[in-house]
Amino acid sequence: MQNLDSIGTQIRKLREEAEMPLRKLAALLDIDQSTLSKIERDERRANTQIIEQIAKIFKADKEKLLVAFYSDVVMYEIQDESSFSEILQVAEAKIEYQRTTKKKTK
Amino acid sequence: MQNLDSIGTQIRKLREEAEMPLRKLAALLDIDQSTLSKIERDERRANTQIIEQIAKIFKADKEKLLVAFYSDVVMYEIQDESSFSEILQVAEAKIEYQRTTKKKTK
DNA sequence: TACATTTGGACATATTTTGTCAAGAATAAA
DNA sequence: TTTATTCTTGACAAAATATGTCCAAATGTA
Repeated sequence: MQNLDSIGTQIRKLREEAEMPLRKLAALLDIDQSTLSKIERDERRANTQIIEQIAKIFKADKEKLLVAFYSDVVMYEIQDESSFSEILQVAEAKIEYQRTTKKKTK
Repeated sequence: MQNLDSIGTQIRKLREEAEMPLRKLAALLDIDQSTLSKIERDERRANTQIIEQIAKIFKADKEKLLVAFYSDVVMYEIQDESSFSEILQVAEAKIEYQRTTKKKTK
């Protein structure tokens, strides 16, 4: 089953399992410890660069972390919409369509 | 079947079906005509306020337009991710979970 | 040509995000 | 308790994005 923990919670769990202080992980990531604290509590957005580094540091599955990250992003965008389920369906269809027609990124 | 046209394309179609010049619709929406031109070509984001007004002006289904709008937003966020399908699944599960536990918006 | 409509680009302003700091709160150790 | 360590909070400026506006260029139509 998929992990429904937020990206922040997942980062915190990885860090605590490794018994690494927040301050030290922040230093490895080259960000302020207050920023990392906020990321772990989902008060600030992480970004893909940070996630990639974290995957390396803790030898975690990068793809799974990215799924957690982006699903959070999507969730925040549409959580208050009653038609959220249809929105996701249509988004998926649009992306699939895009791929079959091989649109280039301008 | 769902309408996979972008929100911009849908707005343009509604306007053209009503044979209303862009300039006039822009005036009704109280935005610059160049802004509307960009929205119709998906060069600028629409917003929910504009969409609600358009639904009223053309007596269109507001919910369907919102689905088009938000699915575009979601698509742009994750279109380059190989795991897009899983991301959407997880996002849906997160939103559903949130609703069963009735989290309040702070 | 003349006229109406749409598009493109430049620019200023506004809003949002990000980075940084320092002090306060919480936790653990002595 | 006192001290040390860790984490959180809030304030602030700087950077990055988004938005609003103007107007000339392009396109289309009579």
